[in-house]
This record gives sequence, structure tokens and C-alpha cells, in this order.
Amino acid sequence: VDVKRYKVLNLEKKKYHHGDLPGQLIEAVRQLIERDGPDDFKVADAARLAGVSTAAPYRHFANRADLVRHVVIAAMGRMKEGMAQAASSHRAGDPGRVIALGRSYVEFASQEPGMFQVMFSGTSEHVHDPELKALGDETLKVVQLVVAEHLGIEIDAHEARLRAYALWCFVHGHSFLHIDSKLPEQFTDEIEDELLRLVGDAILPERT
Amino acid sequence: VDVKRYKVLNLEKKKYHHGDLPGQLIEAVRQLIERDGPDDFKVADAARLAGVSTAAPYRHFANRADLVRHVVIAAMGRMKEGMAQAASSHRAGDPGRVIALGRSYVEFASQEPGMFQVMFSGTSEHVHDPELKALGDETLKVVQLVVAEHLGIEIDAHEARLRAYALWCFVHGHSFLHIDSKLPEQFTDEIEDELLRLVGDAILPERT
DNA sequence: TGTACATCAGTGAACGCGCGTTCACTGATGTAC
DNA sequence: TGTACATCAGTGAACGCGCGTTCACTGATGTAC
Repeated sequence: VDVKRYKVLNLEKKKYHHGDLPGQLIEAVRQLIERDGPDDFKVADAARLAGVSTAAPYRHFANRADLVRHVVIAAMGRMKEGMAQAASSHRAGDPGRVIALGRSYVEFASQEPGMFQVMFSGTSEHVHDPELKALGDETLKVVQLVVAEHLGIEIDAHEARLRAYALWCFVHGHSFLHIDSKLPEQFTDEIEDELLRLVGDAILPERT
Repeated sequence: VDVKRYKVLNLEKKKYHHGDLPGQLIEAVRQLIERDGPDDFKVADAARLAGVSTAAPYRHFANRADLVRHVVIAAMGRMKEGMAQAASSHRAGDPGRVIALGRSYVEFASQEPGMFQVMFSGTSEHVHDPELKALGDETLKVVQLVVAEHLGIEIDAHEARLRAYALWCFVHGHSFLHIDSKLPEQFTDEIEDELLRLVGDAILPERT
């Protein structure tokens, strides 16, 4: 793999002290995960991409897993941010709101497929990290809130939770199938739209 | 990891020639994938588990990836089998049929979580294998057929395909979230039932 | 039915390489006085 | 304001280990005659 083709992130005149190496390593890993696949990036590549020696990362991260953890936290933040924004760009009653929320999720997954897999890769270590769990829960909360408002019921109502989870499953599954290019042939953007609307409507029926 | 705790698969009196080493290696890998995680099994462990030397597998499989490929093919077959059986255990009009189909999918995922991940692990090599793709398509066909019959329309109708895919997304997503133990707290079997019925009904409305 | 031989399916040991991580070091920066 | 010193953030090289894979081999099996 030709790393040299990637421009070194640290563009300014090469200083001995780096400025924000942790941040740039995280960004480097983000890029490498997309380039090489969920778990195939090399710490050394990340270092090179950030323009430092292969030993430098260990001044800031205990080990590879620790680095990944920080990368995932950053990604979760981005995702939650995107969803919160989608939700806040529609009024509470707006039927397009749920669609926008779902689309935001799917979009994240297709823009950062590698990262998406890292975030939801089952038996991976970081599943039980409390910080990550908290972030995940907050994101789910966003969905639950939107659903509850749509249905005009309490956020903690059984119905709200159930339907929110159903929607989550759907976008999650679609995201994965999309990433794995397991979707049926001729799956155009229009069909995706139709799909989102169909499911949104089915699970959160229009209030009349 | 203590391999010795696992009984060697080849129980009969140790013969030099093995009988069905390829099959037993595939079975060994299946077990190891569940034990060690989607991509963490060692070829050497599989060999030990089958009671042969570490070099033996290479008499039957070109390399590790080739072995995995065969393992996945077998798993896909199992999955398809399970779904076909679920479908055939209900009459065409039965509204419980779709539920049974979905449950079969989710059940597979929770019984073989590691394998499920290997089968649907995104950027992994075997995605573009024609034999695997064919198997996957056949499985999707099962779902499409059931959906089409439920709706009383042609299997290739746009509506049938769309709703079949929507259901697929749902069970797929739920399976993954389940595996990643990302499901909301207190998610009992009863709630799962309720969920399946809710979604089934929403996407394939009862004909009245 | 017995022997010669090709072939197949194993073995045990070692090889090799990729890559995470450590080590002894050095250059830069901040603070005390 | 200048110098001494602690501390921090880098470097380049090497280490070490896990594991897939190969190698030269040997034991078992099937077939020809």
C-alpha cells in the first residue's frame, strides 16, 4: 500500500513539537480505516500519515486499542451530531422529520462504512466501555424523543421505545446491507427514498 | 486460550488417514469462530481440534481464506435451510408465516453470532464470490416469495421486492444490535415477539 | 493371493514476515532564580 | 534578561512474538500384474 500518496497531515513548517498529534493521529486512523478496512490499519501508517515516527503514537495512547477507542468516541460524536441536526431541522409535527433522521443514519454509514463497522463490530472490546455506551444511549435517546413527539406520547412509553427501536433496527440493517453491497440490483436513490418513506409510514403511521 | 479443554473431534481410534478431515476442519472452525470471534481463530487451533498436525489443513485448503470460504458456504446453507423450513411450516395465507421467517433469521444470528458476522462482514473478501452471492440471492428469494404470497401479488412486483427488502433490513439490523448487545435494557423474549409482530404487521398489513 | 509401486494424506520442525511495542536517545519548551 | 534544569514530545532502530505457510519426510492405501 502506497502511503506516500497521502499527503502528510501536518502541513505547516515541520516543527519538532507537533501541536496536536493526538488529534491528527485520530484523523489519520479515520482515513486509514476507510482505506484499509475496519481492523486492518497499521499504527505505523497512522504515524506516517501524521508525519511522525512510528514510536510517537505511544507518547499519547497506551496502545493500539486505546487509540481505536478514541477514534470510535470521536466517530460516535459525529454521528450523534448529524442525527441531532437532522432532528432539529424539522419541526416536531413534521412527518419528514423521522425520514430525515433515518437518512442521516444511513448517510453516516455510507460515508464512513469502515468506521460504521468498527463502531458496531459485535464482540469487539470497546462494546463495554462506559463512555461509549453512554454516547450510544444518547443517540438512541434522540430517536426515541423524535418518535415520542411524533406519536404525541411520553418518551418512556412502551410504544415509543418499541417503535423507536424498530426504526433503529431498520436503518441499521439497511446500512449494513448497503455497506456489504448486499442490496438488490438496481437499488437507486429514488428507491431508497421510497423505502424510507414506506417504513417510516408503516411504523409511525401518519396522525390524521 | 486453553485448547485442550475441547475434545478432539476425531473420536474413533486414531487412524493415520482421517476419514473426513475437510468436513471436520470446517466444523472446528465453526466452533472456533464462536469461541474466539469472527476473525480470530487460528488455523493451528482448527487443526488441533480436528486432531491433526498444523500442516494438515493445507492438504485440503489452499490457505486460510479458502478454508473460511468453505465455512461460510456451509453456514449460508444452514441459514437458508432454516428459513426455508420456517416458511414451509406455515400455509401460504397464514399471517404467522412472515413472523416465523423473521424469527428464523434472528435465531440463526443469535445462535451463531460469530458466524453471522463473518457472513456479513462488509469489506471482507468473500463478498464477491459468485457461489456465495448465489446462495445469498436464493435466501432473499425465499423472503420475497413469502412476501409476494402474503400480498397476493407477483414475486417480481416492485411492492413485493420493496417490502421484502424492508423486512430483511429489519431482521438484519435487529440481529446485529442483538449480537452487539446494543439492545435497550430489559429486552425480554416477549418484547421481541411483540416487536416482530409489530413490524410484520406494519410492513405487511393484514389482508382484510 | 502376494508383491511392486504410485499416490495420497498425514507429520514435526522450521521459516519468515508483519507489525505492535520498547529502548536509549535527543531536541524543544517552560519555569525558577 | 540570561542561564540551569526538569520535563515533555519527539526519533531511529531493534526486538519479539504470533501465526500462516512450507519443506522434506513417512505411513497407509489402491491398483497392476
